[in-house]
Amino acid sequence: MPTPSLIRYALPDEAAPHAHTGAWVASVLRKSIADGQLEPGAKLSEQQLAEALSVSRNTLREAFTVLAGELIVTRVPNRGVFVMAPGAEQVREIYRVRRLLEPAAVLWGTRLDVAALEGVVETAQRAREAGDVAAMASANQRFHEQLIRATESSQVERLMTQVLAQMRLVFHAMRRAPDFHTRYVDANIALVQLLRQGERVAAADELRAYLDRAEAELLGHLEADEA
Amino acid sequence: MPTPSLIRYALPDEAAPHAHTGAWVASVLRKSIADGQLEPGAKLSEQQLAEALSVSRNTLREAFTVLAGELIVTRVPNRGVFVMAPGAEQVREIYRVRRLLEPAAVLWGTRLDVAALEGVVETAQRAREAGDVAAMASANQRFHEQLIRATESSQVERLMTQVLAQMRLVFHAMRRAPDFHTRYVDANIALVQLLRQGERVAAADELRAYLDRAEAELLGHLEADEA
DNA sequence: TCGGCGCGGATTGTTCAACAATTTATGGCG
DNA sequence: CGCCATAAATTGTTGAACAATCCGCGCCGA
Repeated sequence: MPTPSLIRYALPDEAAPHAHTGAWVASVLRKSIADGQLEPGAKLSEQQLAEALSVSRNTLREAFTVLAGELIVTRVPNRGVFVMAPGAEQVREIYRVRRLLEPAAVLWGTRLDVAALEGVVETAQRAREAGDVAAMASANQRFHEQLIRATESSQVERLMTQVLAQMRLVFHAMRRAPDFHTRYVDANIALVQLLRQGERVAAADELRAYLDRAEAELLGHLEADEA
Repeated sequence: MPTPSLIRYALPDEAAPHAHTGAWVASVLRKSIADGQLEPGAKLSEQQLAEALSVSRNTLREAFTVLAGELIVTRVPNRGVFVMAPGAEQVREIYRVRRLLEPAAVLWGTRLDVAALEGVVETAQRAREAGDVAAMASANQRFHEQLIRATESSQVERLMTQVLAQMRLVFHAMRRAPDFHTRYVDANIALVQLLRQGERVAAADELRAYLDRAEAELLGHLEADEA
């Protein structure tokens, strides 16, 4: 029988038995989805995946439960689990979360690391000069993660991580994805500028406007894409 | 063999087979923990619980995975799962989340339902007059849930629900729990007053101060309790 | 008496195989 | 060409089995 193709990851050769293989499977799937190897809407067959990953169906199901909790995957009763295919409504939901969390972190964060933000922004600038879109996307994500880190709350960080994973799905779902990241490098620079001066209120307001623009632009392209 | 005692819930008599029993088990455990029938630190034995709930160990494990994701339960590898026993650090974590989410909802919430808040506050007042502490605790929780509802974000609401569940664990963990809720009724009334006047900034500031006080008080009692 | 030491029982982690319930595909029939 | 019944495939759940790990308990030596 031919290999189920989709995933050809390192099998648990020297895998520690009797350690959380469920979590391991979840992380493998998470990465496969983030990298776009599993497209939005794709069905995750229990038999195929269990065989491809060399785990039992039961263990695979445990991983599914985790990913469903992160909204990376959708569970349809008696039909199976599918990679989340975000629509306009989910984009709005994502930005509702971001518009709440990020400005709040900027306003009230107790450990706002401006130096780290500057480092990320510089990386993004170099990536833009080199024309490396993937690196810019990555830097942009790290930028917003860094903002949230100011809250020092693991639960808030976890939510933000999940939301950013959903964002990646949105990008993957767009057929002909234009380059969103290029034009947001300058916005991030402006934000860092304000934060360096301690202008938290202005930074929070700017960030909210920034997120509004990004949402509108994304929604525009998404609706044009669906038609 | 005698019933494993701890839980004597409605067994799935007419339970719909082939529907999410894992989720059902999770909800039963969630309620048992919230009601205090399962004390913080208690061990959840797989055999006992599986038998008590008439589900297989595999299904029970799925429920455990869900509850662990909600931080209601702690999983210790090869040792079992235990009802979360919150310490001082977790209390601080809870308030880091609340101090971020709630003021942000007040400041930027798009559907702030002042009328609903007034209703909740009135219920709390009547409960206070009647000396019904449980009703006051419940009303207080509904008050803060209602605040978060202004965000219109299901993911933010879910996080807040989880954090409030953790709060209940904190109360259960305190041996001789003094009545925290009584003195916060007036604070909620003051908040509603501000919100009715549209004073969002003042309300957010007041709310942050309120949460700081509550955290400090809780931490004080917790540390006195541990000694 | 007391502090390791090791052994056996209990519990968790994981797999396998089976069956019920449900969805999906198939194919014929009007 | 559409529609319904039947078969095949897939999911939901269970029970049992086995490996790995932890826990308690008695033994031994100092």
